[in-house]
Amino acid sequence: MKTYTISEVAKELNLTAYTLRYYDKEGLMPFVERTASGIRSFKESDISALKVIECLKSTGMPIKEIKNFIDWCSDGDITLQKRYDMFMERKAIVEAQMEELKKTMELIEHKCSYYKTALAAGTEDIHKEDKIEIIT
Amino acid sequence: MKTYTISEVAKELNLTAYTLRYYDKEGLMPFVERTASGIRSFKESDISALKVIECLKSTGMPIKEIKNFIDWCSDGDITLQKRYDMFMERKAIVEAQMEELKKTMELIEHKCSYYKTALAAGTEDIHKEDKIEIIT
DNA sequence: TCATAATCTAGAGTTCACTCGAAGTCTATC
DNA sequence: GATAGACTTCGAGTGAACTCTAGATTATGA
Repeated sequence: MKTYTISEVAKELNLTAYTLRYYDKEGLMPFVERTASGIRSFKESDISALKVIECLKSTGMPIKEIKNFIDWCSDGDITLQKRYDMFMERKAIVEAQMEELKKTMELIEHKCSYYKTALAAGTEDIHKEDKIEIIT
Repeated sequence: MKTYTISEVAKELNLTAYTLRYYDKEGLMPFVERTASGIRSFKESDISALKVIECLKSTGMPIKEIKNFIDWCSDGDITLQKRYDMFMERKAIVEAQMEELKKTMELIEHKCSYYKTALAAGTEDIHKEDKIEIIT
């Protein structure tokens, strides 16, 4: 079975080896095995697990909470409900983030057209009369 | 014209007064006026500007870059192009974030259904044979 | 009027997530 | 067997964005 070194994994996941060692130190990678001489040896399944960790991180979950999840995984079937609940909660969070991002996008697009008009007019003053103009 | 105190604005924007003072210290609020005794007095337009700042912040823009934008605003029409370019760039960034979030959502939804199945079976082992099962 | 609450500044402290340096060990190649 | 380069740990350092404290001043309500 093919295994990977820390820098190979780092490259694959667009992280640094420093970051992976930091994750390990924080307890996010208890599953990664070592060679007889102590060097980390990553399996494909470890890389998949790290992708899940990256996914959780991208939802804004702090590392300590991700560690809880990893611990639950080690605890086996007894924690299945907790893990399910956690992902359902994350789902709701991501849905909220999508809503937020949509609002952000609306404001940004508004600003884009605001500045486009201003640029065409050569001055921002074109928007100063927004409230009294009848035809814009 | 109605004005607001720092804590009223903080409440409205879901920030703390500390945070607003920090933004001020970092140069994000040069437009906010003071009373004769030095107390900040926020206008409606200041709150709108702060909402734009919050919007930029939510796209991941660091405070120092937001400050650049605020400085450009003070510099007037000469910086219109810069400001337009900046918002267009932000738009591309938000589009990328939306894509990312969609991928995140997919993985999370996959995990939700994974754990739902596992819960129904009472064990995660139900997924161990994923690759050899013909009918799932 | 006077107590309480809110404001101010300056600067120190906190948290998070890395990021790096030092010093040593392992491994692949010549 | 030597050397270069990647790996190890431990612990310190960094940067961003707050967050709070202290001490002074100002505003508000009974």
